[in-house]
Order: sequence, then C-alpha cells, then structure tokens
Amino acid sequence: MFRIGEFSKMGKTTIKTLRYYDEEGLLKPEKIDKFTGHRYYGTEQLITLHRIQSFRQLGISIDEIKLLLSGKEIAEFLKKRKSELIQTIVNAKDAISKIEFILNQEEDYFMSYNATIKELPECIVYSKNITVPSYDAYFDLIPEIGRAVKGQYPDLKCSVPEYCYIEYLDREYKEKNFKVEFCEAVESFREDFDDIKFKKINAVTAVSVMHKGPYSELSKAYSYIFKWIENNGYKALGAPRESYIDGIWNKDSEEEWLTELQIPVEKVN
Amino acid sequence: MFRIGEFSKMGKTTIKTLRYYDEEGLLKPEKIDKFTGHRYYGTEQLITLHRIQSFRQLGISIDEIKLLLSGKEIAEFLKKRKSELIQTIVNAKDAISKIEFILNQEEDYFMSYNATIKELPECIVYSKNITVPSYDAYFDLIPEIGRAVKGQYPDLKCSVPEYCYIEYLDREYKEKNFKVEFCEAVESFREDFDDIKFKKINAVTAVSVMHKGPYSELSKAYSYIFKWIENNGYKALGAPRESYIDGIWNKDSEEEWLTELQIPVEKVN
DNA sequence: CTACATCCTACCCTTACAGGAGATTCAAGG
DNA sequence: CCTTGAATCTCCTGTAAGGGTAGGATGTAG
Repeated sequence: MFRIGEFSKMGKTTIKTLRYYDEEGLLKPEKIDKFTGHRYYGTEQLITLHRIQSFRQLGISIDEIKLLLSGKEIAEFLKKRKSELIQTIVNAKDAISKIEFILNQEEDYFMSYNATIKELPECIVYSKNITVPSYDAYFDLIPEIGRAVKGQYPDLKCSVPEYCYIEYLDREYKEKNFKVEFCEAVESFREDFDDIKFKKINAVTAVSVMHKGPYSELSKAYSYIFKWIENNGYKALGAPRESYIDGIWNKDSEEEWLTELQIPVEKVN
Repeated sequence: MFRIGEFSKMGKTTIKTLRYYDEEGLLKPEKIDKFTGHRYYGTEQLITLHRIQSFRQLGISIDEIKLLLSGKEIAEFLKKRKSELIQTIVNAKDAISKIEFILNQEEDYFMSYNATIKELPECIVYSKNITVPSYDAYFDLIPEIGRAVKGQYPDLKCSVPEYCYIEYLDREYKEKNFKVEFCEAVESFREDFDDIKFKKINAVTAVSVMHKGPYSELSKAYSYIFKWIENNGYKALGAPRESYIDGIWNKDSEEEWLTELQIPVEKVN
C-alpha cells in the first residue's frame, strides 16, 4: 500500500489529479483511513491508472473513460473518437489554409477585408427583376418597388432586421443597363402581382465579406471573396448576393456606405 | 442604432456572446443607455464583429483577438497560430495511429495491455552486470546485491518509490545463462566498489506497458510493445527496462506479479 | 392602460485539473 | 515521549467562452 505521494511518482501523475479521479469515481484508492482521510493505493490501482493514462493520451474525456473502464463497447467508442480526430484534422487544415491566404495578401487587403463563413437562415422574399441603367439609378428604382408592395399589401412587414439584396443576372460584367433580381425579406407569403414574385429562399452556408466605401470599389471585395473561395477549397453554389446595410438613404458620404457580399458555398476538399 | 436582439441577428451572433464581448472589452456597443443599461449598436460594430468572427473561425482566443484588433503584428501572430495548428494535426494523427493500432489487436490484447508515453526523470543508480542461470535464480541474486551495497554503505537510501530494473545485454534471446545489467535507483552517488558501479541515468521519454502475470508470459508484452513502437511512428532509443513492482517477494501467486516494461523512444514521423 | 416581447444584472454550470490557505497527521530524530 | 518538518487532508478559487435560468425593469403595440 502506497501513500498518495509515492503512488503519484510511481504513476507519473500529480496528487491533484489522483484526488480528482477519486472524487470523480474514476480511480478510488484501495483504502481510505476513516479517521485521517488519508488515501492508500495498491498496485491494482497502478494498472487502472495506466489504463486511464493510455485513454487520456488519446484525448478521451474523464466521463467517457468511466464507461470504457467498465469494458463495454470499447471498439465502437474508439471508432467514434477516431472520426472526431479526423474532423479535427480537417478543421485544422481548413484554418491553416485560411491563415495562409491572409498571409499572402497585401497588408491593406487583410486590414480591410475579412471573410467569414456563416449560415444564412431560410427566409421568404418578394423579388423583382429589373434593368438598371446605371449605378446611380438604383436608389430611385428600389424604393419604388417597396412602395408598390406597400400599396398592394399594406399590412405586410419586412423582416427585422431588414435583409435586402440583389443578384446579378447578366452573364458578363456590364457597366450600364445591367439586369438584377432585387429581393427583400418579408414575414409571410402573399400572392404574386404584376412582376413581383414571392418565394422561399432556402437556408445556405455562405462566405461573407463586408465592404465599406463606394460601390465603385465593390469589385475589390468581389475579387477578394472569389480568390478566397478558390484558395480555401470551397465552391460557389449560387449567385453572389449584395446586401445593403448603409447607403445613400442614411449616410451622406460614400465612404460610409456598408455592403455585405454573400456567396453561397460548399466545401469541396 | 440597433438593439442587441436585432444586432445579434444581423451579425449571426448570440446575445450572450455580445454581452460577453462587451464585458471583456472586445466589442463595446456604440452607446449604452445610462438609465436602463440597454445596449445600442451601430454598423461600425458590425464590421468589428465580422472581423472578430473571422479570427474566431481560425481558433484564435478572445484575449489574442484583443491584441489583433489593435492592428499590431497580425502577420507574426498568424504564423504562430499556424504552427499551433500544425502541431494539432500532428497530435491528432498520432492519436489516430494509436487508436488504429488498438482496433487491429485481438480483443484480449487490448483488454490486457495499454501502452502509454511517459517521461522518466533523471536518476542515480548503482548497477551490476550479472549472468543469470535461469529465471528462477533471479530472486536469489538480486537481494544479494542489495545486501552487498547495504554492507558497504549502510546509510545509502533507495529512492522512494523504489525503482529497480534490468536491461538485457545479450544480442539474442537466451533461455538460460543470460546476462543482464541490474540497476537500482538511489538517492546519492558513492564510490564504485567491487563490480558495483554508480552512474547517472538521463531523463528519457519512454513507452510503457504493464504486465501482470508470470514472467514466462512477458514475451507477449514485449511483442505488443515492439509492435506498438513500430506501428505508431516511434523508434527505440535504448535497451528495454523491466521494472519489478510486484513479485515473489510480496505476492505468492505468479498471477499477481506486476512488471512494467519501459522502452526509451523518440518520435520519428 | 394592459399585454407581451425584449432587455437588464446576477448567479451557477461546463473540463480537468492547478494553486493556495489552514488544519491535521506521519515519520524520524533526540 | 516530544518535537519538528514533511506529507496529507478539505475547502475555496480560477481557468475559456460562453449557456441556462431567475427575477425584475423596459419597450412597443393595440
């Protein structure tokens, strides 16, 4: 029988840890002196401790080891743990790739743009295809749509927070007379009318980049986000969405305008 | 200005997290109502939040993000984070290899043997080379050495806990008349005498396996541990040590004897 | 003016221990 | 047998990044 200090050296485990395992019921001493409370361990505990250590070195938690020590379904469990570890590796590689991407950028790029992955929830939108003669004309056309919908369905409410975006419909880049689909998230379905259509947008995983500044510089954000997608093993699954957060309607200076680019993606490797 | 609930949806971040970031000084609201305590956020905070999220997705901690947001040494820091992630991958691969090894064993093997990696601390030992006629003769020879040392240095104390082991010196396996070096850890150096030598054993990393049962079955433990070393990307760095924990001196039944095999190793891939 | 949704602070919970305070007990020497 | 210093005990606090809940205050709509 060994006192805790001696046993701790034999098992290369701190006294703190041994007391913790005792408390948790993972490794009880062979005997505890009823009067002094001192713990006494035997060699049987040394074997168990060794077994515990071998599991701990595989990154298995205390609670799980409790089950494993009872000897059931060890193989099942190890397979599960293995797949967790594989996932860990996938995630770490993913993060490394993103870090390398940042390190390869020019400094002012990684100061101004940050890509994140986010889940966009399912939502209901009304949409309208429009042809925009020029960027400046946007903000005459869009409020117009809002007013038309309001006229038709006065009690229809927009989502809170507001979520409106456009998707570009042209196959190629155009400076003027480009076609876009305008979408605004609302709280419930209605009947289509005129050329306004209601539809459900499915939840998607998207990569998102914030762009602060005039729309004329949005192309920098686009080039960043597309390069990010390519370099980090993702694939674009749909058209980019431009979601307007701050703009001419609430900020005078173009430098203050805030736009979020969202591109639905999936991980491909 | 947005209330916390709305801002939380815009930034896809829970209210709890936002309050936590506020408390930590990571992301302060634009304004806090002095009377009600309500938090109000602006789009400026949305950009910062987005930046925080991009760092969090790289597994960077809150404290570290505080530094990064001040904009200094981001590249340095990301390189450090990258090497941490590489280490994570190495560790995970290592654990996967160990799990696969276990899964490939027969069930009764992985129930009885568990390999762990441990650091063996530096120690001082006296040692003696002996030729053992047969296994049974061990326990006449070894106490004899102890008595000889005790006779020469009555005040020399053995380590607590006791640590004594043998290394096999023969190049091949021998059933009888095999040569071993016997070592016993003690508290301090003395002069060599007769064929007893004192020496310092350096600290090493070793793989360890416990063997419970008669010495005649030690070869199973040896085969397990050597296969483990080979399959998990380690290389043996020195002779195996057999450390005796329970034996004929304190347990009558051979089934109760407990021996620890330790083999110094290094990781090779 | 009344609901009801939202917001606030404050407290406890999570893992696997580490660190320390203060009290008791053990083991060795005189 | 007594003393002294080492070892051990229990209890408390702290960790990272929030999650969960309670109870009370506030905001907004009808």
